[in-house]
Amino acid sequence: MVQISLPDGSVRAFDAAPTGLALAESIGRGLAKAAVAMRVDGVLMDLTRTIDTDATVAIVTRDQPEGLELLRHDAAHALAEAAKELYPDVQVTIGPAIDNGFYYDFHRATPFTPDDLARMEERMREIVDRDEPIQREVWNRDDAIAYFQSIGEQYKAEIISDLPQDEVITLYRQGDFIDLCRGPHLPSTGRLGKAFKLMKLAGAYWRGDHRNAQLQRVYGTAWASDKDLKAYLTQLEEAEKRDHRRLGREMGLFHQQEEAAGMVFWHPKGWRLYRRLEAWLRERLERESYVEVKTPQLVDRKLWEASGHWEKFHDSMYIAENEEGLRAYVENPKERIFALKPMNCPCHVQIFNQGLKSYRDLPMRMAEFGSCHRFEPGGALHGIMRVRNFVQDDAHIFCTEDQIISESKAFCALLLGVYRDLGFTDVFVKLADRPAKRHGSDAVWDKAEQALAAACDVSGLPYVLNPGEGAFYGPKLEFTLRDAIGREWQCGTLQVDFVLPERLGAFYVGEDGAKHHPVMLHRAIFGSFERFIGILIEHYAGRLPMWLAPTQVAVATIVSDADGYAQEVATLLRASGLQVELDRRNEKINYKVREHSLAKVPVMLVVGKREAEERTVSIRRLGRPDQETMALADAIAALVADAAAPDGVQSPVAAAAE
RNA sequence: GCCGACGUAGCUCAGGGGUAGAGCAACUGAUUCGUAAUCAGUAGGUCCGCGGUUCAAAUCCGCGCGUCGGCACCA
Repeated sequence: MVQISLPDGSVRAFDAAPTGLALAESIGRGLAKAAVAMRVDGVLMDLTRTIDTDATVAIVTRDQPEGLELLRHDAAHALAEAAKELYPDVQVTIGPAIDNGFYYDFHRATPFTPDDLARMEERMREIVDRDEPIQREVWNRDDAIAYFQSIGEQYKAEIISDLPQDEVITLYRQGDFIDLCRGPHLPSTGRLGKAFKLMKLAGAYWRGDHRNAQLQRVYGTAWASDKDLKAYLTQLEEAEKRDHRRLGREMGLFHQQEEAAGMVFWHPKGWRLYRRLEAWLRERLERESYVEVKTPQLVDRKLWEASGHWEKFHDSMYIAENEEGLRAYVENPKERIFALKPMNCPCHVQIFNQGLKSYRDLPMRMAEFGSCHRFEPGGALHGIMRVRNFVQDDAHIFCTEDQIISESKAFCALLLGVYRDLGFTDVFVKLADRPAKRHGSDAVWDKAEQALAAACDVSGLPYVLNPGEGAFYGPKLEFTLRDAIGREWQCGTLQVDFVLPERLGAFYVGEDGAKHHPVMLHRAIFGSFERFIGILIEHYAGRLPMWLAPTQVAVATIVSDADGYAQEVATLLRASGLQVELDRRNEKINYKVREHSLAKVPVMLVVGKREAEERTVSIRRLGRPDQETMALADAIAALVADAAAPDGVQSPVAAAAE
């Protein structure tokens, strides 16, 4: 007799140990149909296994998150089976479930083509129709290795060899295909359903290491139902519509071209957006007692050697000299050569080092909107998000060890306020702590890590540990925000640095009259302006908040009789500080409304004969079908108020009140 | 950097060894119209670059550059 407790608290008794399938059947047909696996006393298992002892069991269904994950994993297996059937020369490697789907990495001498993708997907559907039972088998380790070697599956044999000695080796068999897998799996391939689609081909390195063989990765998406699949594909189309490269062109913000790969040509409208954002952030920094500096683009290699960057990154640094100097450098690499700065910190230390600093000067918060060049590998470039020339909203806080906590707290507050004002409220943090190879004593690391953790706590920021991922010079916080369609972007950073000040000879005179090295906090909120603006564009799908919109108001006439008045309206708006486009073209109002809507102009003022006579305007806001007619003076006042940048002033006051 | 795909008018794309195509945009003209496309006409090209095959190359082949999707990288 086996007693099984269910999640609703009820208990069912069975004479003989039932399988998960039988249990599900006994509860209900609908549940049995949707079942993909079960949890027995918390352990995920195949439905085909029997429940031998009294236990608490929950049936996992295909629409639950973990059920969906299993489904995707099964889709990967079906893909592998299809690939093996169609192309006997492939070797299978790994095929996990991922967000929205799955992939499988294959080894094969000849590359797959898009046609192969279609064939494999077709074969997967046949495998589902065959409804092959999926059977779990426990194998002896050496037998398993020998077996996979015998069928030419070297990668599988290697995976098993590397599994811990005490690991139970399970293989899953479906049709003629047998694969190493931890499981669990569906009872049969028919349960997978057909809500999947193979999406793309890509290269991927074996075990993620570029020194290893390159495999062919096939990506697919898989869902519990056709409806979900369709919704996902629609969502992809929507994401494509907010692609910053597309919107950048459509809205006339910037362009990029071959002659300056990885760099940005900002057009007037894009540059206006950039400048507004910069000016706004600058004001925020000044309020927090940052001082702004500007440092050289070209700096002698000596400085980069001293900072340690040359040794580690000289491959991706641009060097510069005149022709004669370059020739001399090529002949003798010891010749003097300049490099375009890949970052600002060494230069900031140079400024700090001018004149004697006292502990009374600390903390010193030195900011720079520093233009940096890095020779990023060609395959890494991506619109304006990953470029070779970018501007960091960089700052370095020179402080004492005792000031790390308060400075970190203040920075978190500043960062959160900036994000919030830009429409990002969903922020989380990773705390990357000490790596194996590091500088500085454990006591100092303790202090720094604690300071960063404390800063998160006080700021109400949840953080997850990113163990061992800190820089060799200190721990760091990595700030990640979630955009309107749920994508995550790591933007901000706060890094504690015990090393650079020492390497570059920075010191201050302490209360004790002795010289001490300051701690440097490297911090950024946007990370890079280029990338952050890309994120903003995609977050808002181009419909930027009014204060950032490159064109804030379009004044459009209905008839040419209103031209004079429209001109006057535009002039008054401009005098009030708004960015205005005047559209007096001989076009129908429908046409103009459509055009300015597509251009994502937040406000349209439509003026016809009536408005001109009454000195009013008809206001139409982007994305809304209705209009409102208002006296001109009232409208201007309202629009000016709408266009005000968030000033964040209320936040410290509110914080003080709390 | 690696794997794969792609590069034709301002944009989106068709064509695939023998005279370069469409829609939208642009320009010209007509139309003066009330909130997401008025009509007609005109003009527009180093088919990414270089080399090769061929009587003939946008088309086939090679190399390069760039873009896209991944992978690796990201101080």
